[in-house]
Amino acid sequence: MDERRTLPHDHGTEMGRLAASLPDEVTFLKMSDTFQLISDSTRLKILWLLCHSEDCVTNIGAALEMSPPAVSHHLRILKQAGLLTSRRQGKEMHYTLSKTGQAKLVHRIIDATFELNCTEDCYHPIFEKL
Amino acid sequence: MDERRTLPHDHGTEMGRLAASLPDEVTFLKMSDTFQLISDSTRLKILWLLCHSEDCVTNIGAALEMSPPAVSHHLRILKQAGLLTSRRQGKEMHYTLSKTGQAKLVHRIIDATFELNCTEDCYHPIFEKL
DNA sequence: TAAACAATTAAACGATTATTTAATTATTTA
DNA sequence: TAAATAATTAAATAATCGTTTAATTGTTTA
Repeated sequence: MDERRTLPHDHGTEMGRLAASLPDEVTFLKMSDTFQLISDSTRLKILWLLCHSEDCVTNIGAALEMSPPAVSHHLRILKQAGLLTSRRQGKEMHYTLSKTGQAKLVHRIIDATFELNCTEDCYHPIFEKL
Repeated sequence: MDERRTLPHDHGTEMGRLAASLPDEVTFLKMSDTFQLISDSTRLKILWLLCHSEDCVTNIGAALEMSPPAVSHHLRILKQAGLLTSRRQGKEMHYTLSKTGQAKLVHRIIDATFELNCTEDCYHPIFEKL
């Protein structure tokens, strides 16, 4: 049996075949949720820092010139998503990147994205590095 | 002269050096804006389809079981961002992926992300493919 | 135990966003 | 030219989101 649902128009494209083999809803939601985590510039900065270091909320806030509640808010989002882990060190809470596959994916994307400093046309050279 | 601004706490991490070499605001905004485009599951589906085909709004809507205005809304966002191009074909408007570096970056990320069907642990194998 | 420091939580606010319904514009064809 | 098809736009709604201020919790130290 042919899974293909015929589309309203036939333009001789691959669209019909593609539509029939579209990944399921849950997969798209998982992936878009992951991308949503790095769609905020503050979170991207936090991840850029924590991909290569571990530190406390105060230092992260100082590095980004942001208030403790604002930093804490994003750390919470990233931790709840499984991208960060935290450990208490005295009065401080130290955060760093998780070691999960999802975290590694994000790490890799960030590394590839920022390897060049993205001044002029910030996208093409980045793409080459991916 | 040392660009490093001393952080409130010293935990012997790389954080101080990282903070001093943080890419500028505009770079982070450009990149987070790009990720924002693929942070919505509907747009991710549209891009998944248009990375490998070109077709009209009606067919895209049929493939995703979405209303024409909803599809049009997202096509407009993606086109305005430079990720899609369109050409009129009679009554229809055909969309496909742009050939810019930014579009290629997104294409590459999507390809790498969806190469495996992401059932069990959908992240690790994807990462390997990047 | 009291004070100081670190971090989180709660409430409030403004801003953005995705979808729906209805109306409108553009193009083709009968 | 009138009707039909395709796509966009507009207005409205509901939902989400990021930041701020203020209050609270947790930990250490004087």
